[in-house]
Amino acid sequence: MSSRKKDIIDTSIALFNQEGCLSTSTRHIADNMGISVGNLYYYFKNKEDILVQILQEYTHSLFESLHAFDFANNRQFLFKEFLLQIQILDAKYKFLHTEMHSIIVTFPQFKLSMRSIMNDEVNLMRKLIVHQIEHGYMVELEKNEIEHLIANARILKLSSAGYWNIIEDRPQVNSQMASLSLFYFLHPYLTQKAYDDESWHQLEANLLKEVADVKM
Amino acid sequence: MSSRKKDIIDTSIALFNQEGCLSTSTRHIADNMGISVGNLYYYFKNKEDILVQILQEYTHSLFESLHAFDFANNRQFLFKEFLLQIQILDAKYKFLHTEMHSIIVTFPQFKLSMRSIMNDEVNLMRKLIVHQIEHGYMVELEKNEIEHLIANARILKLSSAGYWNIIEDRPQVNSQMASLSLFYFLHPYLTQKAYDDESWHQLEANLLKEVADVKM
Amino acid sequence: MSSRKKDIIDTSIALFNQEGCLSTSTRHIADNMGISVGNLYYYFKNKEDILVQILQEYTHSLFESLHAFDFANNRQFLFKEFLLQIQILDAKYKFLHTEMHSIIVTFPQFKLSMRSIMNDEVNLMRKLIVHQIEHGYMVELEKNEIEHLIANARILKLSSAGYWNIIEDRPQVNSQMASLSLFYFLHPYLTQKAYDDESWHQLEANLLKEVADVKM
Amino acid sequence: MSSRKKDIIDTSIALFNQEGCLSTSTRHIADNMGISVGNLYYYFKNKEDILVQILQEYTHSLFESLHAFDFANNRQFLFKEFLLQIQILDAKYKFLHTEMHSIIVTFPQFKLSMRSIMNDEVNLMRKLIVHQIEHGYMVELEKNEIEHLIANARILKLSSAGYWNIIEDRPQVNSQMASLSLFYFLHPYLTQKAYDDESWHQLEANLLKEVADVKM
DNA sequence: AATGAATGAGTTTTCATTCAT
DNA sequence: AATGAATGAAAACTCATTCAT
Repeated sequence: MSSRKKDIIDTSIALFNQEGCLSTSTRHIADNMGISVGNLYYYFKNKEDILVQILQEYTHSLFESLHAFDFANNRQFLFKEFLLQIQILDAKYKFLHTEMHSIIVTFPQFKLSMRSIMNDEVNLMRKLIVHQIEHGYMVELEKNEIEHLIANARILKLSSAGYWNIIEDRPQVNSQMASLSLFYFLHPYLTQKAYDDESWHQLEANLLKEVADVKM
Repeated sequence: MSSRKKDIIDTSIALFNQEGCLSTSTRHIADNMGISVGNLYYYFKNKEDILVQILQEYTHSLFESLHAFDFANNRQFLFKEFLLQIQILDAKYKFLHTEMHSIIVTFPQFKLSMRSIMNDEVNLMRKLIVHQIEHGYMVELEKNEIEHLIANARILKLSSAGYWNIIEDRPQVNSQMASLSLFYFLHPYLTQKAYDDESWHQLEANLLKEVADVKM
Repeated sequence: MSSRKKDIIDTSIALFNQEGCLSTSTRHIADNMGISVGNLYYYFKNKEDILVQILQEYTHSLFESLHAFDFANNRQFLFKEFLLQIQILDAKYKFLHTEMHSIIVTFPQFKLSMRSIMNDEVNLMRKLIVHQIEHGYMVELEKNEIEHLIANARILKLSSAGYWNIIEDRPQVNSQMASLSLFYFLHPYLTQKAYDDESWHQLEANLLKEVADVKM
Repeated sequence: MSSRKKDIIDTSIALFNQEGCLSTSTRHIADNMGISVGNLYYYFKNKEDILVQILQEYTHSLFESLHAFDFANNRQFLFKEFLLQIQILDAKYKFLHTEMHSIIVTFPQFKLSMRSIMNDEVNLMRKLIVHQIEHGYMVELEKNEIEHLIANARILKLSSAGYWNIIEDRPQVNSQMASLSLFYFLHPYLTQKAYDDESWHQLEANLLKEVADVKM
């Protein structure tokens, strides 16, 4: 990908997160980069095209970072790493989640892309959960329960930040609050073996400390 | 409220749910009702005004139905009722949740109304949870845990339907799936006394049956 | 005239002066009076009709107050009285002068009414000037000079207030400044006999005192 | 400035003068030029922007032509030149004066620009008057009298044309009548030395002749 | 590759006026 | 006399997209 094209994507992501995807005009993006609108349309055939390619980038990053887990040869407690990886991505592509429904209505093509990506994510999460159950880090769950656990986990990871931002305007705290919410959500599904793993306690301690620091 | 005004609100809700709030123009609403745009603006001073009044209606319905619980004189297991009530409302005002972030960026006044309503909702949910713990239907929880439980419950009740709609296009099932998700989410926090309450099993049975029926 | 009709005219004048004639909608007038728009249109066939009737009222007041002068049997210095009378009227119907051109373009019928009234005014002023020259209060002037003196006097009396309002936002002072401007404008045309008349000095003294009072 | 932008300004001035600034819509301007409204908004961010830039152009022209006077090294009778320069400009930007008050109510930003320009103009006129008194072309005047002379001169130069246009529909004559009004207004303030200057008589003769020519 | 002028269809909003009651 | 709901035409403004250069 040409660096100009990459720049457009990065600027778009930044502006979409700040001011909303639907409220950000193509002219606004171009102005922000100091290039012409025409040039933007040289690289992308329309605004939806930018969105679709952002989505592709998101997917790519997601699976790149998660494939590293190598479930087959790994017997470890993987949740901490998993949560961390995901949190970074979701923060970067925030608007994809918070504005998803508005975007879908406006750009019909986008829905299909989104759906296929979400199915991949679900499969990956299922694999992780099954793996963690097998190795005794999570409690036994029925098939049904697993599916809804995945659904809930996915929703929470996407929407928590948005929720806390409406409750109160504290960007720094809210990001941590969102992580803590997810953390507490998983609690009941973990076994004693998971609690004994030091990485889990580390994560909790860090999150609580950060929230406390900012609140002071 | 005049019936014309009520009609405008109802039509707006329907169109906002179907085609998105931001994609639905005031002209679209008026055309759909067979009235002139000018007439619409006779009842509402602008589009945001429609939204704010929808929000008020939503709040009113929410608290009307929930105040019936009468926590002080009630020792019963209330979750089933609570979930049912909420589910109906959230289905009707779906767009308020799925498009919330896009709406907030476009209509700044709306954010303030939304925030105040959410705080009221949070307080009510806290009251319910504390009540259910006191009467032995929920497990003991620390203050921190309660706050995040509320956050997670609220997010899930708002976003579940949206999630399932992206996974698959089955409007009828998805509404039930969303309820099931919330149902499973609450599982770990309930005591044996709650499970023993027949209303809980009824709810689960109904939901599973409905999903199964449609899926066939 | 019915009192309701009179009320509409009075309210319109007040609002037109405060917020501009073109910026004041018929609904705004009706709301301000607590009556319905329909009722307003019962008394006036359209907005222009209100304007034309305001103009008639203005003319009526103007000639009512000026006919009292009785030029034929009066040998006195009349300028002071004349200026005072006119100043009161022009303050009340301010918008008629400051917005005249915009109104004329928007309401073509209005221009004709305005023209005929202005001709009447010009005739009256000519009569006054000729009278004052005859009785030695004003210097001798050629026909041409009289016509332009009238023109200038009329323009200044109409536009002075507007000028001072743009220079600085001091409503109370500006009204006096406008009168002073007119006062100084007339200076060179007055004879010693006029200066000797005490009413003239009184007027100057009053105006200067009022300006000084407010400025402190 | 791009020629398209200049065209928009020129067309706007022409239409504003002919049909009134408030009665001329942006679409009307665009149609008149054979361009799209969107294109107009490419050059100006809104209608007020057009107005403000017209005002800037007016100011620029005004001071460009008046700075040529070079008061410091000039001992001449400057009124004739001054009046001529100003007359040309005021004719071109007529609507700025005749519709000023309506415009100010509608475009609040415009008032501030207008005020600052008027203050500059007043300063320039004060300089001119003081200069002419010093060199014996005008009679001695007190500070107060000078300020009101400026006010009156400014008002008359702006509003005379409007006045005569209401009295009678003779565009060509009216422009001259307006100049004559101003001419006669200044009469009493000029010294014999000024009258002896041939340029003054020339001006009067020309104006009278032009009026007479057209009237025949 | 890049520009930036231009378009057209759309949006929200305003308002004088009408009219059934 | 009076209401107030309803209209239609117009206003200002936006924006994704195109295209000659």
